Amino acid sequence: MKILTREFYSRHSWEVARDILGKILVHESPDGVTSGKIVEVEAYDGTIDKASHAYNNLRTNRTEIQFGPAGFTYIYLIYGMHCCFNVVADEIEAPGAVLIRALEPVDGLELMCARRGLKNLSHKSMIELCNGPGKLCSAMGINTNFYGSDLVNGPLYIAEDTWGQDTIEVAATPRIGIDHAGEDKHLLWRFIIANSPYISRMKFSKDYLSSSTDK
DNA sequence: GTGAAGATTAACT
DNA sequence: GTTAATCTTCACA
Repeated sequence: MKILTREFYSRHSWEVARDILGKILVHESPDGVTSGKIVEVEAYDGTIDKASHAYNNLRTNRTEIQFGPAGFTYIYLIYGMHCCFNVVADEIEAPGAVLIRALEPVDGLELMCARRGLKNLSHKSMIELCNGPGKLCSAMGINTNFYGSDLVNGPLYIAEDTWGQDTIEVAATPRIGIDHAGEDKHLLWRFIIANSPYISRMKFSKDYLSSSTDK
């Protein structure tokens, strides 16, 4: 396992989003280690993207971290009850972020279940453990206290599995839950591993299938 | 200071 | 398919 470098994150958010598919998100917490393969992400670019919290370079207390160096976490509370976990992308002064929307659980399944308040680990519950941005934060033990933590040096990090190099089929689709973003809601900035059962929304047009890429 | 909306989820009908 | 839960953030006064 090789931890992703600052350079990996210091690119346009949609490049980081596309390339982060198939990587492993790891949290080494006092309660134990949990990890999962990233199977669904979305890119946000504050300079041009109406769906971004930092649209029009809007610099507030909340978005401040996006204007710093890449590879740090951007985390916020949504609907008063769920956390969303993002990775800061792009260069300093260029606000970009990648929302991690779903994981395929890899390690620490029992701990994930406990954090999610699930009793038994059926096949169904395994799929539903991390198939949504709020769910994966809960399962991984991520909360707003992790805002601004460094993914290059920390108990929370993303690594590349240097072992088996599977080929993954990537699809680029419109993003979820951003109808307020005007014409930018049509941008194909949601990237998924097309044949994964662990993504949050299974339905997507075959038109969105792009070429297979190496992990 | 006030108010409206939200990158969601689970539990309903 | 519809709706409640729940509270931070941001725009505006």
